[in-house]
Amino acid sequence: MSGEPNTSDKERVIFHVDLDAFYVEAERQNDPSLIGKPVVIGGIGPRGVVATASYEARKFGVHSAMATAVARRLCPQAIYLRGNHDLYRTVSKKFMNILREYSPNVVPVSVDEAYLDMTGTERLYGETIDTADQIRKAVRDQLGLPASIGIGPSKLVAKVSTEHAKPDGVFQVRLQEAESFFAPQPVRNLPGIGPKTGATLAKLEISTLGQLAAAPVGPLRRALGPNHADYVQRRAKGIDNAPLKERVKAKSISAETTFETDVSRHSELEKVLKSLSERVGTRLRKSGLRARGASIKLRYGDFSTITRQRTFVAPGDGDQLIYDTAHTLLVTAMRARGDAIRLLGVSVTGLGEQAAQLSLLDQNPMSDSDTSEALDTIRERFGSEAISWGSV
DNA sequence: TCTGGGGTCCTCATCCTT
DNA sequence: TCTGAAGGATGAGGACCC
Repeated sequence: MSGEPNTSDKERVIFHVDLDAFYVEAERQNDPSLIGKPVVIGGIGPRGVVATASYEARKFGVHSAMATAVARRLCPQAIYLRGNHDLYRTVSKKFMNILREYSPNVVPVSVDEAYLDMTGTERLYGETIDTADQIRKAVRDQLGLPASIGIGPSKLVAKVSTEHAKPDGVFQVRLQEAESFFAPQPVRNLPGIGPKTGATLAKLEISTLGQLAAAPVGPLRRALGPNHADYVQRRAKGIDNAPLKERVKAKSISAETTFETDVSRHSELEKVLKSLSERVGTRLRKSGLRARGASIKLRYGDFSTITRQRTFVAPGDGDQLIYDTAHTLLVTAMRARGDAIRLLGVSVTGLGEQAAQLSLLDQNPMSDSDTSEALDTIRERFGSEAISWGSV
C-alpha cells in the first residue's frame, strides 16, 4: 500500500459485524408468518420514511430513507410495520453478549452492528475466516438472525468489506490489498462521503476512490476545505489509524416530531414543546447528567431548517428549565418568521456529571429538578401518559 | 417522489475577554 | 483611555451516519 507508513495497522485484525435487515429479521423471529414476504419497517404515517426493508421488498426498489408513500407505490403488497424498538434493544443486547464471548474489545456502533478487535486470536480460534463463520453461526443458532462480517486491518476497511460480505457472508481485505480493493469503488461507498460531498466530487470528475486517492490536492482542498479534503483522501487510500474504543458518554439528548400537517397555532406548538421537553428531561435525569444549555429545531413547510440555542444560567436537568428556555427560543424564532412548522425538536447540550448544587438563586423548597424527579417516578410506575403538565 | 428520529462532528461567524 | 490581536465561548448551520 502506498501513502503513509502505517505500522499499527500491521498487527490489527478488525471485524465489523452487521446484522442483515435487522429490524425485519427481529420482527420475523417474533412473527414467523412474515418470513419470505416483503416487509417494510418505518414511519407508516403520511410523512414517514422507510427504516429497513426486507430483501423481498428491496427487489421492488424499496430502500431505507425512502418516503413510505413512495414505497407503497412501488410495493403495495408489502407488510408495513411501525417497528418495535424495545424488541430491537433487547435482541441487540443478546447480540453484543455473543460477540463479547469472542473478544474483550467489542465496540457497538448501533443496535445492529459492532466492531471487534480480533488481533492475536488466531491461536485461540484458528483461521480468521473460520472464526468469523463461528460467530455468524453462533448468532444464527442463538438468535435466528443472519449476520455479515467484514474483516480488515482497520475499522474503515472492515466496514467497507462488510458491504461485500452481504447478505449473510464474510469478506476479508488484508492490509496490502486495501488500496487496490478501494480503488475501483464509487466514492459514495466510503463512510463519510454522503450526497453533498459526492456531488462536489462529481463536479471535479471524481467518481471512484482510486481517482479520489490520486486527485491533485489543490482543487480538492478548495472544493471541500483543507481538513475534509485531507481526511477523505487519506481514507480513499484505505488509511485509517483510528483506535477501537467505545464512546464514553452522550454529548446531547434530543427529541423531535414531524407533524402530519404543518402547524402555526402557538397553543399547539407550546403543547408539543412541553411534551418534547419532558421527554428530553426524563432521559437526561435517567442518565444522571445535567445540561449546560438547550436548543430548538424548526423545520418549515419548504424544508428549510433552523436551530436556536441558549446556555442556561447554571447547569440543570429540570423539565421546566428546558421548557422555559425552549419556549423563549421558539417565541423569538416565530417573531422573526411566523410560517407554519413541519417539525419541532428540543435538545439539551453540554452534558456533564455535575453534582447537584444548591443554587443561591434557588429559593424554592421544591426545585424544578425535584418536581421533575417526582414526575419521573409517577411515570415509571403508571406509564408515561399518567401525569403531565396542565398545558399538555 | 418527497423526504423520520436520534445522534456526532465540523466549520464559520460573532462576541467577549485578556 | 483607546486600539488591535489572539483565543475561547457561544451560536448557527451543514453534512453525515444508522
